[in-house]
Amino acid sequence: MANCMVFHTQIASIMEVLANAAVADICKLVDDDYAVFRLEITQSQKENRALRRKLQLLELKVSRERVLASRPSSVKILDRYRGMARGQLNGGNRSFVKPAGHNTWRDDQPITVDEGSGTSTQHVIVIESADAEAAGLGVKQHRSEGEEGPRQSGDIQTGVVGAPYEAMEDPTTSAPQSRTRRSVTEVSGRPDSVLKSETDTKTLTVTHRLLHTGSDHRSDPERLGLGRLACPPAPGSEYLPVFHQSQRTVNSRGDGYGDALDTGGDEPSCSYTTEMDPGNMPLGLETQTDLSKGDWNRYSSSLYAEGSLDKKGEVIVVDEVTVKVESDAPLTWNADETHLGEGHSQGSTSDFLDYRESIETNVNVATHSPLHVFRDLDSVSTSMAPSDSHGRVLFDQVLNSNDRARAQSQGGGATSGGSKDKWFFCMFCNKGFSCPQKMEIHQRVHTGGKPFSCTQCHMRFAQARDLKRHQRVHTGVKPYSCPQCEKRFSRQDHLKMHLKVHTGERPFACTHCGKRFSERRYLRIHQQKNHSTL
DNA sequence: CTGGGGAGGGGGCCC
DNA sequence: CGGGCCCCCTCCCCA
Repeated sequence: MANCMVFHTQIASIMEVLANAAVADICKLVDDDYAVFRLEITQSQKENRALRRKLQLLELKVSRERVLASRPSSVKILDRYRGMARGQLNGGNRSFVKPAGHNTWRDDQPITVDEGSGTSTQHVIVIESADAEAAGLGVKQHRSEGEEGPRQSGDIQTGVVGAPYEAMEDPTTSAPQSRTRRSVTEVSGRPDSVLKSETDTKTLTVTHRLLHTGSDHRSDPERLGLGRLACPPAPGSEYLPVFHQSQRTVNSRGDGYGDALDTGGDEPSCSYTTEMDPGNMPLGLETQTDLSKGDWNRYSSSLYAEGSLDKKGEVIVVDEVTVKVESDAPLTWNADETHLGEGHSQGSTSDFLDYRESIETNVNVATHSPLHVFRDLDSVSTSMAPSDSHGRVLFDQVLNSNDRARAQSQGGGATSGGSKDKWFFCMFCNKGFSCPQKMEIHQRVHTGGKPFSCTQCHMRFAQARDLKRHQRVHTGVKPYSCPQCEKRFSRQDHLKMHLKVHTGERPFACTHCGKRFSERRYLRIHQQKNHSTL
């Protein structure tokens, strides 16, 4: 009996030792993996910080250069512009309001976007509920321009088909967010939030909008890890902080295998307990939202104020801007082309475009806004969505192109030539333009902004002319006819190409085999296929 | 059937 | 706003 007891005791002790060993092994494995993970995170953070610093330095340099070039009228213009922007918001026909709760915004920041960027959903609700009421006049006024009848709920119920956002919406959006987000939809009444016919889908739409504005990722936690695929983050915001913050919810024991809960998000150490507290997850995400907001503000500040006069110089343009903006009705095309939004929710689309145009007209202000940038990206991604990492690409463009463009600029190649002393520079590539509208249009190349939408399909275009040209696809208008044959073409350049069929002109010769082609594209294809090694 | 070339058509973008 | 160019995709023809 005694032997039996001793045997059992020994077995128990052995079991304990084995268990401890197993636990230790597991801990070691987890720790190793975690160390790798942390290392990667740290590296990414360092890279991000470095990129941010680089961006700020570049912007600082650029702004200084510009301020030196255009300092005399700068402050005045800024003030004038600011006043104008306020007028648009408060008394004008804009339905876009500055978030009241966005207390990080400053008066000297001309951005007046309520896209919810950098705010949590709750913030958006409060903001839009309050400010939309205050700006209700503007909403009604604008609606009366092109539409009749109540728009918000009406448009929601009409369920406009084919809105570019529909295809992108995530049907898995959680229900608990519905109520609040619905309120956002109904209050804000923007087109990108009023595209669906059902209540639940309304929330999805708003969720989509929020996702694309980089403000709220909670509805789709999967995006947190792969957010770049569908939701370009704010410039300067990362998903890494999400991970860190989420780690707070993990029962950690620290490097010393202690039992203390790791509350310092920067030091998520050995996590023996791999289970994540779902209830805490939103905390991490919420925090991420805040971080995102912080990054947004940081980025924004780097472009605008940050308490630096030189930074303000970045916003400052020249008198031409103000004159242009004030004299040219920025909504002309929109007012005239309200029908462009017929395929969508008209009133809201109109508002949306209206707003877009209004701020885009205010060059060097809204066009410099990361909010603006990513809202434009939003619209693009919903319609054609060509780039899953567009945000990153864009951000990289910001970082890289400035060097390149500055080199051009310093070499005299940054502008299109000419001797004008007032130029408007693209914030992405530093290319100079003689008038703000041109720069504005050009910047859509970088931002992906496509404010012109087709009523027949859902193509969107950066330029009104492109839309006009595209609409011939639907109308079948072919005004250009070949004098040699009966072929007709919708475009002159196509006719020109076609004429080579008759003339036999083959100006493009392969340098390798001498074969000649009528168009460069054939030569290129030929060379790729037959001389690809060259 | 396959691959190369020709042609049409559309979007992007600059001038 | 139009002209123009580039690029791409697609279809067709033919060797």
